[in-house]
Amino acid sequence: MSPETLLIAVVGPTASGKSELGIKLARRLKGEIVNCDSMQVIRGLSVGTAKPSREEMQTVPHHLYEVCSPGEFFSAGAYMQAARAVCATVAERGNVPIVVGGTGLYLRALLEGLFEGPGRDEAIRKRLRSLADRYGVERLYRLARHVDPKAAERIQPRDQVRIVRALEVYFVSGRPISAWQSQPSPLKGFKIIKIGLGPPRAALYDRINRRVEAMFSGGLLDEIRWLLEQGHDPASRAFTPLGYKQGLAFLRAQMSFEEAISETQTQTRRYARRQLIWFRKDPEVRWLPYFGQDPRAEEEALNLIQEKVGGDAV
RNA sequence: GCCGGGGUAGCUCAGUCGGUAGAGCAGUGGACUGAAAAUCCGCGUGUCGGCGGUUCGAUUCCGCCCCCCGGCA
Repeated sequence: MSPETLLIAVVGPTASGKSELGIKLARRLKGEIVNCDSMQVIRGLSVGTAKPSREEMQTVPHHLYEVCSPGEFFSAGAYMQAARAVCATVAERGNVPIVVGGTGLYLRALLEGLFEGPGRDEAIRKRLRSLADRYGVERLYRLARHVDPKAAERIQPRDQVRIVRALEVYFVSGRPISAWQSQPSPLKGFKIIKIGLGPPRAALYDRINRRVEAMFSGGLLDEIRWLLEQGHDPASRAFTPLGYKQGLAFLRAQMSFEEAISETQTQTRRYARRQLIWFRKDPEVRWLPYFGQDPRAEEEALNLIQEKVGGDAV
């Protein structure tokens, strides 16, 4: 492979048309799509996670969709490994990896790397969780503050996810998480361009609302029934993507169809907002104020790419 | 038409024994290093339905009017 292969990342909030733009770019640039969405990695959950359709996946190669089963734990670390491997093989083929997805942490893990400390440890998490259940999150936070005051300072006292992680690192490695952090290993060998899709907020929300409705009448409920048949617990990770819990509540007559839809719409809008907040902070993202379906998105993205590579690749 | 109940933040409502008002939701800003579609934190001025009256002062009391929801016709 050439010293610096191009790598394109298409980011943005949910429903902004990242997948569509990714495919268009892939066709123009001999690209292959690399998923960067923490929910689209899950096998069988397609409607509810807005996975690209089978037809779309056939037009250009798609990687890292359907790689873990519902209920199984995936992680930023697992993603980093898998995605780096895929990007390398795509580049070896002489093609351009086009990383598409809205999971900011995964993109960071892929491009910037994670600190080299220990990964997830189920046994320790289980113990920490039971501690939290018995004595409350506050108790865990006090423990974290005791073993690692520096890290605790940057964690909200009720933020159980981060408290558990900090304690996990400490108990597994014997070193506080604050001693590990800021030692990432960035991805090397790629010339990276990040393209962000940022259509007007009102239009985006409108589209989210319509997409959720379409999911509820377009197969989401079947996927939920399938999950139940497979024996997945409603409290498990399989029901994490937005809409699955709400759809289940409807199937169990705990919520009306309209309520289930409107709650999912609300949650999805908030999710989109959080994604925007995350990506906005990244100064490398070049923003386009369109949906990915808009022809101008493709056109201007190609311009940005050309600018980046110096005009010889497009 | 009559009798009740109600009109206060985008929505649902609380409240002010007269000193221009506050919750939840929505929205919005932010944090984020192996759960990330997760998890957590911050942000509340609006002719208090309209017009008059009483009062130093009215969203609050009084009168009239308008609108909504029940019930009776």
